Amino acid sequence: MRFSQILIPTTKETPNDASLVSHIYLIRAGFIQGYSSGLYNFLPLGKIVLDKVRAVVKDELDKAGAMEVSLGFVTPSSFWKESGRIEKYGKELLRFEDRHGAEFLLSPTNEESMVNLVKGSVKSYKNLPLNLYQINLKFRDEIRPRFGLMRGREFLMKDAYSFHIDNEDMLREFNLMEDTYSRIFTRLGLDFRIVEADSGAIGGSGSKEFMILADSGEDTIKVCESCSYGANIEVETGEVCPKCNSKLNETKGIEAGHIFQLGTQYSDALDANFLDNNGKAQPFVMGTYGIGVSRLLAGIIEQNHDDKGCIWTKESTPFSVEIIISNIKKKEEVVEATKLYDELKSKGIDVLLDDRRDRFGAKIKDFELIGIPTAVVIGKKLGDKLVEIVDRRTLEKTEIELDNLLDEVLKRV
RNA sequence: CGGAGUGUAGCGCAGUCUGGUAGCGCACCUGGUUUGGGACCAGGGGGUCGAAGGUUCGAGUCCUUUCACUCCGACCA
Repeated sequence: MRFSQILIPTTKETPNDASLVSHIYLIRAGFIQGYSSGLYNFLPLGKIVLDKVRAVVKDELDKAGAMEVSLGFVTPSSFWKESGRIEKYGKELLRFEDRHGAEFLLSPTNEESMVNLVKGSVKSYKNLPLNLYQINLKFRDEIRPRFGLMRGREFLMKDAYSFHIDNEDMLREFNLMEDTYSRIFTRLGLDFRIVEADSGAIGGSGSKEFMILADSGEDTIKVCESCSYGANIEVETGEVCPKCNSKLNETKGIEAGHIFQLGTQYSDALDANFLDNNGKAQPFVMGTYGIGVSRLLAGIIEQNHDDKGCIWTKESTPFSVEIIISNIKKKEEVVEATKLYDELKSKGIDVLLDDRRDRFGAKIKDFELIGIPTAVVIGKKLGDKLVEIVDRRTLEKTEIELDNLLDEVLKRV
């Protein structure tokens, strides 16, 4: 895409209400725009990144055999009365009435809705196991929204629910989801730990959290210095690893994923049964698995930034390459940049062409702020058939002969 | 919800104590000169100061009420 045609309102000023680096940079680089407490608009760049992250999540879940559905955002309160959670969730639920006085709420999570969906369509053990997920908006009327996308009131979440004939099969799926989540977080370039956790308001027996390691994290976790064991501080009170007896160190993490072994609490409460191979009614044994997709964006930036701006990882970046035309009035620069732009696009590479009338300084600053991994600068040495490639993470500049340019760029994306 | 603070142009701020009818930087528009690290010169547009009420000849400034937002704490993907 051409920079001149996208809305990317970058700014030099730090917004006064942002303190967290991810919050500051996502706003300054024109990814998001806040408009009320805990509510954000995604601008074009933000929407592209959101879609990229979402695509990785979807790809891995689909590969694991889960199926995407889409449940309504607006849920009848009766679902929540039946499960008994309407009391437990309390004021975090945003409730309202329709014109007839019927009560509804905006879903903060969808166990009830999903159980109702399955209850109405699955009657036999022959249809099990089943893992259904969706990636859509959730609303939680947080006591205190803060930190930009980290703790918004409206946020994008992937929530999956699995249904099984027994506990053993649910455990198999739980482990599969743990592996799947690990692949997702790894693909997104995140440094994370899986920790034993408390199940909180969702309920259930065993649960594990996926923690993005970051000093700004709101959770304190204990991680083993020699094996992969980790636990939330609420769960682990010891000083040594229960797995290998090594020392446990405290560190901060951002909870970006949480998987639960639910058992039958929702199927019991909502009277959701299937017929087993003896023709006998049994409650579904369930698991539930969440990923904070919009929170992941914040987490990626918390882990990948410097004092100049964002540094997107390969699978999260809005564009793989940015081409900077140093001086838009130099026709040869425009011609050469456009040629490369077309070639890369024809190879299916996401490329951003900075064709604005600004000077070089403004363009390179925006490149650093936005954080696309690689830039090609078509500039003053073009007469000598030389252009420059800039690596965003190291800020290293490499001069490249024009003839080798395409190969060199392809090597980097 | 408890504590602290802030609302003045799109953004960042000054002006409020010591009332006299709104200012700076960035951004934006026009013209010109520039073009490798957020250019320069000239000209220009935009706000009645969160809202409501009150005091006063006169309120951004004083008083009352109210709303919103932010930060710290308990809660969460």
